[in-house]
Amino acid sequence: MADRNGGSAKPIKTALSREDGVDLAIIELLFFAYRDFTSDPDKILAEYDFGRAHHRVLHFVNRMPGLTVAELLDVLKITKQSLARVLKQLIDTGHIVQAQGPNDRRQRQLYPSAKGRELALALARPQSSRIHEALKAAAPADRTVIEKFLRAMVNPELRPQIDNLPGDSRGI
Amino acid sequence: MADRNGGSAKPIKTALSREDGVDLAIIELLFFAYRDFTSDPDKILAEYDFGRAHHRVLHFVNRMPGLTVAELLDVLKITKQSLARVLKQLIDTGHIVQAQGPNDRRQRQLYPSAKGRELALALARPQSSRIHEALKAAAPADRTVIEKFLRAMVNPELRPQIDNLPGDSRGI
DNA sequence: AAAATATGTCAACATGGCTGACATAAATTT
DNA sequence: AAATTTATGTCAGCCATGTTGACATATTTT
Repeated sequence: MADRNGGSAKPIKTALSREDGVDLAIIELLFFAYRDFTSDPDKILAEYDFGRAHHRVLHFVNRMPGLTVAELLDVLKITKQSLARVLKQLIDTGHIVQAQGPNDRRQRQLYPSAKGRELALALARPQSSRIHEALKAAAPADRTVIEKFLRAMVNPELRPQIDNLPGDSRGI
Repeated sequence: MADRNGGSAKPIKTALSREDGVDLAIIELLFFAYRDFTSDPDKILAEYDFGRAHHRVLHFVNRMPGLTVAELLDVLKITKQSLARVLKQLIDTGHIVQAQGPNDRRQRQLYPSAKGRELALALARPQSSRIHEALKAAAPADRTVIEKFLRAMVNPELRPQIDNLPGDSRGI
């Protein structure tokens, strides 16, 4: 009678499906899509003994050259101790260079070197190709739909941060 | 003259932008969207001392009740040693139950218990709500566009696996 | 002069991947 | 019937990347 946890509870044989009022289709598509999306740069990174954490740092330093350590932490939402490990390696290998803040000399501004810019591009290219392939079947207007959806999936308070990244039409 | 790595290379001050022929907009949107998308269940999982790995296992056992260990490994693309750790905990806590394979008695078929089904639903609900919110501004036809795009982002050889999941219109 | 801020660093810990090696039971092949 | 292959489990150790807490230094602000 006692429903002990160790005891074997009754197995449910019916599959969880959309009747349960949950958007399983898009939940799973996001999982599989993101997994494969990140697998492209992972292969390149392995050659450099870098990981996904290095990729993120390198990417945003390339996108916002001169950003401070505090600003980078705010974008990545990780602790400074986590950042320190990978940032040090990127600096030691000459992919990122530091400069003292012009107004506040406590700050460290981060810039990519030519080498760092090249690697960031090499990492972005296969991801971009995958996106380009995925959009081939889509109408031109569909891109807007997809961008709007993905932006709406982000926590509202973080959307301005995305909009302020340079170079594409979102921020304009 | 020597361009030693330790030496400070010249900083690049211009931002990487779409002129570089790379789809930075969608690359970044996927990063931010996925990060926030996974943060919803993470909060619930922490109460159970579970992590994202438990979530994935629990999800697919609920979606494909009776699947074998080998089939689960093929969906998740992890090693059996990685799976073993989290699967054992889910069995010990009574979220998943095992049954001997009916034809091949070496196999272990995995089923959710009522408890496991409830937790899977509780984890899916906030993700589903986020998706629902994000689709509010979209036209009904836009859902198809988004699903097609995400499906096309998945490696081609894995798409049949997604299509064969039960309960939604993709597989039909 | 004192307090707050930006950054760096040391130490310890958790999660969730990985590889390699080996054990068992059951099915398949010879 | 014996040998081999297969499905699963398990032990041990390694690595990457996140965490918390504590403390040091330089610089700016009050």
